Amino acid sequence: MPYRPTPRTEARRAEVRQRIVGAAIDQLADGGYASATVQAVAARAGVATGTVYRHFPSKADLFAEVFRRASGREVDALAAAVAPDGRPVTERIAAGVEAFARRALAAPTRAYALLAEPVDPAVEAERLAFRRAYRDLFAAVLAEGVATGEIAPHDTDTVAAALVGAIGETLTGPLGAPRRGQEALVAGIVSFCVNAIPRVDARMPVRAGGET
Amino acid sequence: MPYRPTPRTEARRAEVRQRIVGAAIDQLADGGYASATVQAVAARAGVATGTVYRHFPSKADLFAEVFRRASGREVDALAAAVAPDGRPVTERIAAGVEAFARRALAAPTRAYALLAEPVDPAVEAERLAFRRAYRDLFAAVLAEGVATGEIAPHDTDTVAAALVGAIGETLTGPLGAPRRGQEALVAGIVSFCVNAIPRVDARMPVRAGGET
DNA sequence: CGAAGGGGTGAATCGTGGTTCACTTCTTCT
DNA sequence: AGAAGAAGTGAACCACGATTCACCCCTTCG
Repeated sequence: MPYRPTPRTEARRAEVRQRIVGAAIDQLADGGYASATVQAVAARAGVATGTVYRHFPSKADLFAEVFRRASGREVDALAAAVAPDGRPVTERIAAGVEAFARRALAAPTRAYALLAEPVDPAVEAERLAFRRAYRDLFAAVLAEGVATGEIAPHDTDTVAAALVGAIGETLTGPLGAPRRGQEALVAGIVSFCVNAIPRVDARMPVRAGGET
Repeated sequence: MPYRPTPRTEARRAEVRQRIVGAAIDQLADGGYASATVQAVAARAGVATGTVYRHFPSKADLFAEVFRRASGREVDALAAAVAPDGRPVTERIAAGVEAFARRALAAPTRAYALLAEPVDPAVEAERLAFRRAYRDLFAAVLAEGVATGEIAPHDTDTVAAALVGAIGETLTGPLGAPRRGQEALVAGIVSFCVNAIPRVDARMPVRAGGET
């Protein structure tokens, strides 16, 4: 039994894997998914194309992990922004929305890739998961607010999804091109979202359905 | 000068062109953009693949027109739903949102293709135009409401975009798969949107920016 | 009728980029 | 040292689907 991977070798291997994922993330941030060929990623990581396939069964698998990683960061950031710490839920959601928007505007290409750029169908699933995670975070805060009576009862999942969509849409327009009036845009998005949260006094014209 | 196209021949030609576009739209509705190869469209239209290229310089051009056409119908439907006819603007917007949602749920695959499916970058521009058209319709109604004092002043473009995003997001989740509680979903979306419209009495925490 | 084109055809071509694999290089362990 | 096997290499391969083009048929009009 002449050769068996040692911790040292395994670490080296893991390091290469990381480098590939990192290169892919950078490539995404730089030129979007369209530019992220296996060749480009490999070159960027300083390895041969074949090496990529030593670490990932396919391009789709690589990018599934890339999306998972990149969006994980975003989700964490949002989670931190809305974390319960005594603030009223409305304020926490406002902070979350603002964090979401600012991060996206700070890295437009990546945000576009994460939110809206055409990708491989297999990768699309990861994007879905990402949006769902966002929605769930908002939904949890909303549910909390309903429970404490801070806001009116409503279908928290739908509202949370709508918030995510609203933010995404208002962002993906500006993302590709201008960068004008960012502050105003952020303020607009935040006030829209805050305003959209059902107030306890609001008389919503509900006609069917309701709680989740 | 032995041969020159006559109206009769031109009509025949135009008819073939229509058939191709129609076939492409149907293909989109059936299997989404992913299934819409030039071969498939040609076969469906009952012409040879080469014929497609007699009428369109490229696949992208064909589908640009297809998207324009298909989304044109949607936009028209929305325009009709929000048309000024004495109803309060809030009600008109509610009708528009409902029409949007119902149409999408009635033809899920087409709606997904129009709203969110990964497509050729060249076609993506058409989708953008589509969303913008939607946004503009909502924005116009909102502006009208602001003018008449029915609703509070706000950044109508951002709010309109947010509405479109909210509807799209809440819809594209359910689109691919289930069809459960459609009525509840529609009701949820509508009430979210109605609720999100700035009321005259609302004290929005605006911090910057404002009117368009 | 027959020449002059235009429209239609569909098999072959081509470009792109993901994936493979025979080979080289590096580690480990006796 | 040298055998056994893992990791890395990158040029070649391949699948897929858009696009082309040499050829056929049909319409128009002298």
